[in-house]
Amino acid sequence: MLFSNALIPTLKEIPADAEIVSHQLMLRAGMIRKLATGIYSYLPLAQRVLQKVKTIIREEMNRIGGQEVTLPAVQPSEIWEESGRWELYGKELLRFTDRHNRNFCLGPTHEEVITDLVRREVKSYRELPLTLYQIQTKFRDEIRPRFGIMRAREFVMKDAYSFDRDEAGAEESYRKMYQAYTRIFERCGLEFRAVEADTGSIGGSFSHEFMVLADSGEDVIVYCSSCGYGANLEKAEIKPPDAPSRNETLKKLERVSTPGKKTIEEVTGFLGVPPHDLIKTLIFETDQGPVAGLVRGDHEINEVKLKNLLNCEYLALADDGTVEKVTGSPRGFAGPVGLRIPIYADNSLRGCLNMVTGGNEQDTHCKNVNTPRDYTVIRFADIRTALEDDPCVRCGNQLRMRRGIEVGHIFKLGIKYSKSLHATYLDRDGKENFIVMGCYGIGVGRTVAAAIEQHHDKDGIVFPHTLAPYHVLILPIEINDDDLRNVAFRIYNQLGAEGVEVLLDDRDERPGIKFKDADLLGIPLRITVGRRTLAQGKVEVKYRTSGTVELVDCEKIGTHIKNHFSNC
RNA sequence: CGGGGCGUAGCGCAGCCUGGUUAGCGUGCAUGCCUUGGGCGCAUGAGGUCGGGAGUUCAAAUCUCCCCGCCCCGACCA
Repeated sequence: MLFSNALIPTLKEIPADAEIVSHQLMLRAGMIRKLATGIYSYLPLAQRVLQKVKTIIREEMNRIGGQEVTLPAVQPSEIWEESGRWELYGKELLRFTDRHNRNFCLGPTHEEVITDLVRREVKSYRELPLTLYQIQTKFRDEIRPRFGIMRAREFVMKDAYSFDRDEAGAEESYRKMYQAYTRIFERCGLEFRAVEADTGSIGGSFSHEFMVLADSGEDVIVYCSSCGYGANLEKAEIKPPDAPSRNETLKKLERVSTPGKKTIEEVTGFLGVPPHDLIKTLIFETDQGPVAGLVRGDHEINEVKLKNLLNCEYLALADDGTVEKVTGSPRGFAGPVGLRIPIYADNSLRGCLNMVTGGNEQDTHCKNVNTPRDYTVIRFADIRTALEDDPCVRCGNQLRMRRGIEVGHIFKLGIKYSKSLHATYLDRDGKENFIVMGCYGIGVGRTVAAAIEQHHDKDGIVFPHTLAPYHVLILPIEINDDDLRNVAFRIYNQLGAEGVEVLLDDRDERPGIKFKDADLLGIPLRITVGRRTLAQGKVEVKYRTSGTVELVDCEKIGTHIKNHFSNC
């Protein structure tokens, strides 16, 4: 490709509304342009990079027996009503009607469609297992899209679905997919971790997220400093502390006046006690009625853990009215003593003595609160959010935290959708069984953005060679100099004939501009053709990753490049 | 949905508070000269519904109201 013919509109300045570096660089490198909030055009350079990722994905999906399909982006409401998600999904599902006033949506995901397809076409155990995948544009009407294509409303996703006869088969499919994902992200040159995750609204029994490590990541991942345990923050389990020795005496319960002191900070400051001697009492509304969650003052409650513990469908912090009704006091003074709703307490509170709690009365707290003397806990469990240095649930060593970008997520779904949509097969004995499913997603655009987050420097993008839009950029210093021009084109044609993807910067621009753009675009190899080196019959090869420069004989450049790539 | 901010040339911004020449600067773009190993220099030029509408006023980019779009924070969420 000749640069003069290519649409690569680079920008010198950083667009004002780009927050994170991958967004800035993709705009500056002329890869993407915004059409509306969360909706982007992919220009030729981005298209080529996306294509590289898609090719890697296809190869790895095919390797584990996946078959590619394309499912409709526009989906009728009927199948969503069948699965129950037409009601459940909320505003993120973009709905509209056709000319006949029938309801449709833009597909945010394709469980319904694929399950509908399979239930119609697959009838026998002989046809299972089956894995289907597609690479397709999805639409989720996110409340707050941001960071360019990192969290867009319209985005390209690879989604795969596995169909098995039984749990064991589904677990095998899951395992194969896990390995395929590992290979995919390794091939993309990414530093990542697979962590355990909550299954959320997709449902199912277990799940892993593939997280690219990056400080700009929106998610926090927790991993063990010594064993292989890793999970996302909402899932990360904490080893229960050993039973504490009760050598302290139980003091007498005491009510104290704490006018206007609601927060942990205010109360600790006022009473002169450390936060870990306080109990935070949080009132939640659930579909099982109101419940209280207790954590230590220096801990945060984890709603996902509490929700899973209660096994409820709905759980949210109670509003002021409910808090008042349940505790008899305004928000900020709730405590377990005298509460008439179920109380769940975090493991860290087991055996804690003489604690400070809210008094269930305005401007009042209790001191020297002890269980079971003063209140009853239904159950102690792990319901708080993990902190750095907490003990690992598996081995007890310290947990560490890092930020990550979720680029892939795999779920073992079980029969959630096959049940609601009635996808069954007949086994050997002619008996009807539900097909056991799994679903597996990769954000293709997000993978590219994550790669840039991880691979850039002050001058621009530093593409891993597997994702680079071109392998080589040829940069003649002066395009109007016939000697330079001829050598540049000779190398260009030679490499092109050998299957190397080459971009030749034939623009009549000053060298500085071309060098800056070359760095910005992040193409792994740059061949500079200048008068100075050409006088010795040489051209300069610069490696974008290391910045290393070497002079290579004009005649040997083809072999040189080929050798370089065979080592990659 | 709540809070905050922004909207002036392709991009980055000033002007607005305190209304009053032909709306300005940098960059980019076009043309010419010059220069040619890291966003060079000089000159000339094109490019604007000042987000939209209504109002106040002799007069509105500037003041008021409404609407739209965008960004940030929060809540929400695959």
